[in-house]
Amino acid sequence: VVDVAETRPSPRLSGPFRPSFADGAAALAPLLRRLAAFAELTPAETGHVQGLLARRRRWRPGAVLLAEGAAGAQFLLSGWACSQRVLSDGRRQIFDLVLAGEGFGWSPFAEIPAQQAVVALTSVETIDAGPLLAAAGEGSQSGVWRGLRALAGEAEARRLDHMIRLGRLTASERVAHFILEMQRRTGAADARSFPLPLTQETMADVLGLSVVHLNRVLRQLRADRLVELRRGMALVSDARALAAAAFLPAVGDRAHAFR
Amino acid sequence: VVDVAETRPSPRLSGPFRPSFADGAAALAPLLRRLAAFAELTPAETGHVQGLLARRRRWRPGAVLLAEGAAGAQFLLSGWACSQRVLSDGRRQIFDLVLAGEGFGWSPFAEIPAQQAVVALTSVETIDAGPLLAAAGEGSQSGVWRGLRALAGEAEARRLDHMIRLGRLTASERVAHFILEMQRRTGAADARSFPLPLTQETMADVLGLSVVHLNRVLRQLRADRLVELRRGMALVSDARALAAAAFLPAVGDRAHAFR
DNA sequence: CGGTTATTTGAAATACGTCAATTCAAGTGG
DNA sequence: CCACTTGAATTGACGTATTTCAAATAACCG
Repeated sequence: VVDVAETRPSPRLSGPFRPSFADGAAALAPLLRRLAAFAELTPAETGHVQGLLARRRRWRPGAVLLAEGAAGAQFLLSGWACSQRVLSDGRRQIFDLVLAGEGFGWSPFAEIPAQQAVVALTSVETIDAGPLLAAAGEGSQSGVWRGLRALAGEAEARRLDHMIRLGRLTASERVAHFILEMQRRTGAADARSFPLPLTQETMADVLGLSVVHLNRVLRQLRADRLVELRRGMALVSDARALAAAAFLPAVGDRAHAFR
Repeated sequence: VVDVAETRPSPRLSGPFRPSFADGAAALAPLLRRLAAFAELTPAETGHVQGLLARRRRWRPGAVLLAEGAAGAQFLLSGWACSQRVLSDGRRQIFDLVLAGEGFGWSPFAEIPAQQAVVALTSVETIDAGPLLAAAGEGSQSGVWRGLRALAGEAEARRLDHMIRLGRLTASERVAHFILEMQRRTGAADARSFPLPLTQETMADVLGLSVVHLNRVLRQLRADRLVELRRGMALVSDARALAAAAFLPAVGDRAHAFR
């Protein structure tokens, strides 16, 4: 398998999104923020993370950060990536997106490497997470470990939502639901606009739709003044209506759960 | 929320499947087999598992074994269950099936309880896995722990397959793919027939299809002499053709993964 | 500016869902 | 053993959501 990342011209990604490639410690900010969201990190732990900077790598859009079946824990310092699988006839399903500060290639179940490739959607920077995991592995109550488990738990929860979307939501519900999920994930829960540097083809492969149909759904949402995607940014005009369109209220354990 | 399990008449499940409610140690056989598949268990560990028998419970079809958002690790000793979520308008998506010997309500990410309910599809027996997890928790290299991690890893892999099915496979591909997965899981990889005590409504909710359409797909598969579902049993007539219909060859990391 | 990749639109085909009824299989109580 | 009941499976007719194919336009890049 040839690494297309190095030879291909970088796909155009509409919008103002340009990874900043911040220098030094600043590049770690997203990662540290996420790790510390669940448990305070000790100075020693923070130091450990900073030690990873030596292993920083840059990749162009389309680069395969992790081949399917391969192991190798990494963190995404900047940019956007996705985990996916491609069928032999070209159909592609994207399982999840990877945002700056999140990890991949790591699973609490080391026994079985995940059958999913991780691919860069924009220019990205990664660092090897191996040393950190090794160091944190001893005390499984360490702050780093708790942060990682929490991140993995969030990913797990997202996967369930994703299955609902793919299996039981209509196209427009899927789109609305996905945009709201991205709004939350980018930390723009209250902002009217946030970065979403994905091509429609990528979004279609997330949502299990054809590009053409996705485009029509987006047009409709725009016409209804719910949300607008332009040049890599999402503009949420009517968050309440968008949530309604997403059929958000997933109700648990109802009495007629089984019938 | 009322526990419908105790009041409802048990739904009829076509087919010869009747959980046997084996007595004593025999009931643990499926569980022990799965745990030991990845790492030999010490006599002490086996003893621990046998100690769980005291906490055995029986449930009728439809019983909610685990409410959405609740925690509480359990093993399924016999019968079939599923993890699912139900939307407020009644749409249901089944995330995974739970077979005898498998666990649920447990996750390596204790931080976040999974937003999925677990519901009995047949009469089932469960045992509380809490004591075992507590005991095994100390040495994370213990055989029990490795077995559990492997089971969780398998579930993880199934979820990815499931997302592919829901997002990118056609209805008949989904059905064929699902039946083959069940053939493997029931340990009947080579057998022409194996138990599959699911109503078409359940299967439809697994595969994200309507019951009516699922029924038509099954008719077609039967007409093509690929597979037949009758009275809770699946009869695979042509495994090779069925695999072809399932579009099984999921190819990893292809060069055009991104374009 | 030319070349390339994304987005957008239209028209036609198809896959899938809904509604409504019928048949079938398996208890259950007399 | 037999109506009777109930849930599941099956079928037909029809509507709609979504895909496919093909082409045009628009955005971006060097």
